Amino acid sequence: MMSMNSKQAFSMHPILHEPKYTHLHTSSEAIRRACLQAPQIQGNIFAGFDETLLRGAEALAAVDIMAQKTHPFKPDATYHTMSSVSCTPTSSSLNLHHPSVLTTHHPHHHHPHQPSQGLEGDLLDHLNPALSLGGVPGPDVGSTPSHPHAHMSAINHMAHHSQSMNLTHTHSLASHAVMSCPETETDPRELESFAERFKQRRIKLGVTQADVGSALANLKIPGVGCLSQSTICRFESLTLSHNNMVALKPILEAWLEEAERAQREKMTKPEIFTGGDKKRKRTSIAAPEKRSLEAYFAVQPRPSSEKIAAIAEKLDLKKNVVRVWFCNQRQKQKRMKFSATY
DNA sequence: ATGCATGAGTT
DNA sequence: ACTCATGCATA
Repeated sequence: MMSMNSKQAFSMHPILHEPKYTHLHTSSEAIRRACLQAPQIQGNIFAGFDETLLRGAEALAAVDIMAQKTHPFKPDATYHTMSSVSCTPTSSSLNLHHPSVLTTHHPHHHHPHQPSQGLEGDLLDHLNPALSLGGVPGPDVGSTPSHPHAHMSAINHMAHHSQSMNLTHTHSLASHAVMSCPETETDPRELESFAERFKQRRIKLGVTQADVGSALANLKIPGVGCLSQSTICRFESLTLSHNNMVALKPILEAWLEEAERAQREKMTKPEIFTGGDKKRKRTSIAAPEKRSLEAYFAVQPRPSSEKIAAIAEKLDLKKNVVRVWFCNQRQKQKRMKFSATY
């Protein structure tokens, strides 16, 4: 009995069936993306200095090891609440932070572009910020058994209604700008407070993140199946993309209300009360290699296939591992927890 | 809680 | 070959 419950992988979105939400996600994100995808010119120049760069980055990465002794941190952790930077569509934004998790770091954003200029000279400037991303492990919260879930990938792809404005094009927002969509549902502050309330109420119900995830299937919301503990956790800690948060909120909200309703029912009638393959191996990139990767990333977040191959060879990692690492790294930058999006 | 991975949908 | 939403495995 391995697959008791097959996954129905419908890829339709219950909430909204927007054929596509092109690439106008969050305005600022679009910008960042634009910056990242920047000119290919760099690629060429870059190619010329390949050796130099790789060495430089590695050397710097090495240097960083020493620097690290001064202030230890995990290379990867969450970027904490920072932000509250520039503009929000309607108003300025403020950020709360989670008292429970993570330590406070400063908001240093790394800006991924312009790698090609004064290579060796500027290298340090780029590397430092990137390498100082840090975080703190967290205590162990999770618990409870695991259930057999299947994965269904669907639910969202929605959120065509992000704030549709641009940081750079601030002029146009003067008059209209907002219009339709329930902006309250996409307001980062609203999302943040909801996430916090959600967690508290969930705990009050005595339910774990994993429980919530699997319970979602019982909601019978068309197209919505269960979610993993990971996803619930990320929702609560805001480590999902803005769009993802927006898509999940109504679902979790629905679950919450249902769960609380069910509990109230129990209280009123206490009588009913009585009662309730093959493993994937996770490759682990060693610290030194990771430092090098971070150094490379600081210089060029989107290395070409060739570059990736070169890096992979130097670090003695599989090319695919390196490629995925870069993808994940980019994705992290975009998560909510405010990589300057708000 | 988070690192590395997969898969669908895009570009 | 990339982005995004998610998940398994694990620290």
